[in-house]
Amino acid sequence: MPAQTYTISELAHEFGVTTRTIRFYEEKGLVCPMRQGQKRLYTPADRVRLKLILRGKRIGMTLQDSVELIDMYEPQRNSGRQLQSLISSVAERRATLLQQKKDIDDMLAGLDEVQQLCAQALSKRSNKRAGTKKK
Amino acid sequence: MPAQTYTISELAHEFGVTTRTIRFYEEKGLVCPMRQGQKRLYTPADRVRLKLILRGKRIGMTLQDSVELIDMYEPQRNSGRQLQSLISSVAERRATLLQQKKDIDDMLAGLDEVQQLCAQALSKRSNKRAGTKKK
DNA sequence: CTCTATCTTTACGTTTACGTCAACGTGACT
DNA sequence: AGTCACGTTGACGTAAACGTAAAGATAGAG
Repeated sequence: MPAQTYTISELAHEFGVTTRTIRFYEEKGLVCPMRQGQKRLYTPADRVRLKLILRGKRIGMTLQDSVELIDMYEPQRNSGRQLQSLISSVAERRATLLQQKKDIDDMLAGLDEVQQLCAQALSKRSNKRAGTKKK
Repeated sequence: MPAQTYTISELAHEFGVTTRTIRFYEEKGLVCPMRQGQKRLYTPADRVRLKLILRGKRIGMTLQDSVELIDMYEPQRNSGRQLQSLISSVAERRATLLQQKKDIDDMLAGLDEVQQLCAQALSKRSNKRAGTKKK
């Protein structure tokens, strides 16, 4: 038995999701916690899986996508897998991640511009209030 | 009338979505193309809006989120808006974008590791085939 | 004028990712 | 024994983002 375990509500609270969400992930086979009686007990490994799934969600991956990505890290499960297909999967994922990263950078640049405009509008306003003359 | 216009299927093809998707966006008020008779005609501005919406989708934003983000760039529409609320919206968006960027970087790092392992596995294999002795 | 391609509206269906009860079990207090 | 707090299993509901099929308008080619 693992030294540390978590209850479902502990994890739910830590990750800011509902217990329903975590049970739903179990229905979908994304995690399979131990049982103590009928209660679920999560190991640190389960916790990490959850964390990775939620990380995937944050950038818009489906739960299925997250699982596939996580499974790439598991050496033992990879034994049954074609090395070549794994390699190409990695390449694909990397490509979409890079695209996403570019999208994000573009958006951040856009936000910078908006912020500039806001700052200008604010300074003009305060100039008005203070009766300062603009250049 | 704008110099250049696009039909719905032109845009659908360019962006790799169906015409249904574009009409759905119109139902939701995300775009409102002109009409020539009853057929839709899209201006370059409409095209940009679509492009930005799809960019948002790629990083997991909802359509509503995309619209709100796009509206930040529109100076005229901002006239009716509270400057302070716009500023805080910008700050929020930036925060989640940075989080997403970090998530992506973490995943990319993970993929790098996987790729390393793959490369090792491959080289060992080719050593076997060639009868090369390993160090 | 017919045919074909491309558009239109209307409407119901589908997938994903949960929310929201309801009804019940279980251990710990008091 | 009663009553919380927390857990459990169904089962139905829902919002978002389209898919898909039906039925008709319209314009150009032959």
